[in-house]
Amino acid sequence: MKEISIQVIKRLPRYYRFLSDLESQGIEKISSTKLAAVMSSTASQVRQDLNCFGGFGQQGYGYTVSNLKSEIGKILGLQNVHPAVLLGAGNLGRAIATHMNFESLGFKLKAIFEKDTKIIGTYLRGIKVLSDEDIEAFFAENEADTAFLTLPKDSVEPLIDRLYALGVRNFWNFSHFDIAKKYPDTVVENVHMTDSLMTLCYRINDKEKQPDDANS
Amino acid sequence: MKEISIQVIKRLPRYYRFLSDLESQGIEKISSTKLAAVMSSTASQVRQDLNCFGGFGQQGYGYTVSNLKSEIGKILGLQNVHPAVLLGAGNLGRAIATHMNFESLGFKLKAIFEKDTKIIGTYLRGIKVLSDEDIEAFFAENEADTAFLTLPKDSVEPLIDRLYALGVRNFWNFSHFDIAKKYPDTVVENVHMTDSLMTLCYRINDKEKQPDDANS
DNA sequence: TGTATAATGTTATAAATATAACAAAAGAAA
DNA sequence: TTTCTTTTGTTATATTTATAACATTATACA
Repeated sequence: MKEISIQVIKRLPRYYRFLSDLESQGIEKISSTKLAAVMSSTASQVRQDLNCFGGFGQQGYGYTVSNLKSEIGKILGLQNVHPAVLLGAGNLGRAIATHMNFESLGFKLKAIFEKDTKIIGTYLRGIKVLSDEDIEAFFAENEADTAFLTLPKDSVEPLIDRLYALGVRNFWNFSHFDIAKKYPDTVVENVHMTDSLMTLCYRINDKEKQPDDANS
Repeated sequence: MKEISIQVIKRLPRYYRFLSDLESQGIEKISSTKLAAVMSSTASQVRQDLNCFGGFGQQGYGYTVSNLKSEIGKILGLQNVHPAVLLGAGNLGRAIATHMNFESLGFKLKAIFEKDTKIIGTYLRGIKVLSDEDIEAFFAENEADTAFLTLPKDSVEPLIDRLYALGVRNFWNFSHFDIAKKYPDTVVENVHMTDSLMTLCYRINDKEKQPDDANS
């Protein structure tokens, strides 16, 4: 069994989203060519990506939207219910807690921890925000394999140490602390907004430098 | 002048962050080998990346941290002041508005627009939240080339149309609407949190499937 | 029932990216 | 001053990734 490249994996959520759109539009079948068009990709790449996991289409017909969506969902493991805790109930933490539909993304939010006493005790999505100090008490009676970290870099390392000691190995990390370097046996997905904004800045300048590349 | 690949560009913010850390630790010089270690990269890649833009090091010595940081800052264009508007002052918009240090990232937040009348009129970082309806009035007296979109997908398309009509060409987009497909002459940097979380889900499952790859 | 068409699955090629190798240059020490 | 060490800048190679080509298979229609 050949290793699936990270580039393919990162495209799977986009396939899944587009297929969800198509499904809600009532479209029943789709060809690799049309799927490539919505993905801004090529038919070849679509077929190669999908065939990493199996032959989901039918020659001469194409792919059944609902079936392909469901298969990609299975590949991503969205039917899972990874119990997770959220560290940080500031604006970002609250945005994550209220907006993300964890149940359809393979996770279940079990607890929220926060340092700020003004926020502790409030409710988010029916979950009471607990104090940072209660983490160990929570894990004594509950399980969680995943943590979502929406905290500034400086305060995050001791918390990661504690979570790691409690068995948490999966991290959705919005901080700049390099978890994977300290704990190589973890799975870490980073969301670095400042990096993203710097990249935007570069690309704006780059475009302005080459104002007219229609004829390149 | 050869085209710089997007992979190189996406590494620049990380170099910049690590160099900032080194600088604040009082470290004055760094070799490509050591920089590669903190980047979890290779010395070859570090040198090739940097040499896309010029020879910033000295043979036999290495790179001067402050100089290299400053050069990468210039490459990224962080000294710019792109005037920007924020669309959406929900939890995510507030998180962005309060946490991001736009001034050191090449942007200047000029205005915030929101639909929810309960939020309109409140202040974020000293900026009064205005109504969506006031966008055109604002642009009549102010300029902005960039928009940060922290809104759900369904409400975003008409707003993008209006912003595009007003001359906005750069988008930091947290929604799932595909701006670049509709307006190919824009620069769009997407932050797709649900995609990121799905990727995490896949990688957790993948790791659990292959529990022991220490001997691979 | 047979043939034409459409579109996949798969193999082969091209392009892009990362790694390795090495020569050149600067600084340190003898 | 000369040599040795360090480490860059750059060229060459290997690997990975994306694209293109093609043979196969299912469906639709005559």
